[in-house]
Amino acid sequence: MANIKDVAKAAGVSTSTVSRTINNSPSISLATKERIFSVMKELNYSPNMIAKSLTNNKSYTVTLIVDVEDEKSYQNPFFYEIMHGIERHVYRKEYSLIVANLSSTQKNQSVIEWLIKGKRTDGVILPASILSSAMIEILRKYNIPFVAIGEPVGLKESVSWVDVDNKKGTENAMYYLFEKGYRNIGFLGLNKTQLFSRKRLEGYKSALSDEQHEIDNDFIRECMNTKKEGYQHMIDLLQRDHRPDAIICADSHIAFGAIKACGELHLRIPEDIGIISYDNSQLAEISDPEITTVYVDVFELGLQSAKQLFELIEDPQKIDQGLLISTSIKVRETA
Amino acid sequence: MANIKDVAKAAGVSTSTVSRTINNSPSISLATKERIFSVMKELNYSPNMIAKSLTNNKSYTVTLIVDVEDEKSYQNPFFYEIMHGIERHVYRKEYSLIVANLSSTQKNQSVIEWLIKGKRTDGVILPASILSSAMIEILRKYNIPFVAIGEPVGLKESVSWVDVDNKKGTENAMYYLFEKGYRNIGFLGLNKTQLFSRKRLEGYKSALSDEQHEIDNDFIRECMNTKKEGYQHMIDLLQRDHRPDAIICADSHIAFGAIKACGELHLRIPEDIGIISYDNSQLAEISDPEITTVYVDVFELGLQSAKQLFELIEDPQKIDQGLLISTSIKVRETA
DNA sequence: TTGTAGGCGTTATCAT
DNA sequence: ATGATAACGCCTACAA
Repeated sequence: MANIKDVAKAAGVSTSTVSRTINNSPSISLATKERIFSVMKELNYSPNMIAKSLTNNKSYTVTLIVDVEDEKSYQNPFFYEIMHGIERHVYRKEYSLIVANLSSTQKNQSVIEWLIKGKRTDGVILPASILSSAMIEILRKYNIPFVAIGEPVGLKESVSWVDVDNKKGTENAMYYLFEKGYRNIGFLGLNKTQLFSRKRLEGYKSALSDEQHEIDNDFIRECMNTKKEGYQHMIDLLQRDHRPDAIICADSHIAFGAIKACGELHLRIPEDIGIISYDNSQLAEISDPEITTVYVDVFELGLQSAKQLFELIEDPQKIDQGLLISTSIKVRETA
Repeated sequence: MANIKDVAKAAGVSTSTVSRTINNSPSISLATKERIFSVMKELNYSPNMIAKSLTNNKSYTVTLIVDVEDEKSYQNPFFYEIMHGIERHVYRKEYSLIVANLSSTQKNQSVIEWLIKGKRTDGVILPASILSSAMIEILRKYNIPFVAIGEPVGLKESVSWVDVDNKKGTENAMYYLFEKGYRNIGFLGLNKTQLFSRKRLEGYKSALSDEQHEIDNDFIRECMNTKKEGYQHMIDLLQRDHRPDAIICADSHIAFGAIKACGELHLRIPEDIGIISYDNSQLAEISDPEITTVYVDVFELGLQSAKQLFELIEDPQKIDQGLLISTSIKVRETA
């Protein structure tokens, strides 16, 4: 394959001139520039990124770390779309995207360290769940910019992150339900160990107090993201004297269980009971009735994380920031 | 960061000696070898892969091409796991994995060509659906080994590929149903334009003739992978005089529709009607009853594709081959 | 506006 | 068993 020397020779100029036209330096006459471009086309020349990397000390590569062991994590069903969003921005920047699993260890070090030390990556996007202080220390030590997907919690350091606005999302769901006439709304699926879940609960509570409703703690149920637990709690809730007329489910699996419970108790959806869950379109659309959800634009989430990363790469002085992606209500059949 | 020269200096040897110990050449005395290793540890040295790439003319990188526009493709729900399998093998080889979307074009060329010409990749894994002759021509022209996910169809060239053994999978599902006492089995979800679908039908037919059953063409239904169409065809099938007592669904969405139809006609599953679909565990497990499926080990699919790719990378003379991954029956509640 | 030359970090060849 | 040196393809002072 042709290299810069071949082009230079064929165009009758020096390699510097070719290099300059490639990187469109202003000080090249139009004539030579055009000649060089035509020669490049003729020889089917493309700059060798590896050589470029070596001189510029950049890899032109960005890494997305995934944590496959954590398959139950809330982000997982969205993962593919997040990656898609990241991918879009990364290739626009003419970088390429490396994907690596956290646990793909090489000789006792984390992949991240391996990639960094081998100069294979200029920046990292990684789930907040794995962003320990130790991890941050490594990243900082080698001066590698990074962005977390999800708001990190319990960290002394300030870092860049992107997350879904879970609080607002739930508030909006609540307002939507109020608007539709529902008055006694419950919250199913609290998981205190997860920030996003607590945020959703916050939104639930703040919407209630905004609307001057009292908070009935029995309407707030902690449960796992499973159909089974959703079903059990729903049955229990519906058999109370004072039963809810609408439910916000933290997850679509829970919503499936809730719908089943309603069916068994002969309650019509959405007439007797309204249900809104968080988005997993595949599940929401196959459900019968189809589930109305808080829609999360995960593609955008990925895209924004990549944008933030490049801002950091291009300006290392740039200060870290957090960004919340807003949600919308995707109306289907359950509310 | 320390480089090979620093190590050499600190160890009192030449860079060649250091290079040799890194690549464990046999002709290095144990003493120096040990000294060098300890110095490397001390200086926190790691070889710069970019420099290594430049000299060796290898990128130590492999690319997975995804076709995001083709979201409805049968492979898509599996994509994450395929990637996981690929990732595992790639990092074992101490390569890194680039992911790129087919349509991430750079200046009128495909990403693939862009990556190749920039010397960013040593091999490519890509869905058979995008493996056109033009694509192959490019890959061959630059001598880049590649492996298709899915058996390519209508290609003159012989290529390496890995696919699921759809025919055998369906045969096994049929034998399982026979064993359970089902006798009149239908096939829902044929899509003549897709090889995998035709293969599944082949398996259906071959199992029938093996067991000396006649093929009733009305038991074979062409339909889209949607709940709605699955429902309609199932209703229609069940209202015939001679109705099936079991159904193989080409997809879980179809199975959802079929289950709904059974419910409406008050047929019990699995007593009156048995159902087996192809695996999408998320859907299969959330269904009520849970769907018995043909389980496809997509992780293995990815792993094998990566293995094949590396065989090609390591031995360019290696001849192309096709590989079929076998399936198993995941018994749940519908059969 | 263009050319010359040295350097980026490694490996391979040829010596010793 | 080890060392010196050129080469990989590009970029960037510095010079002209």
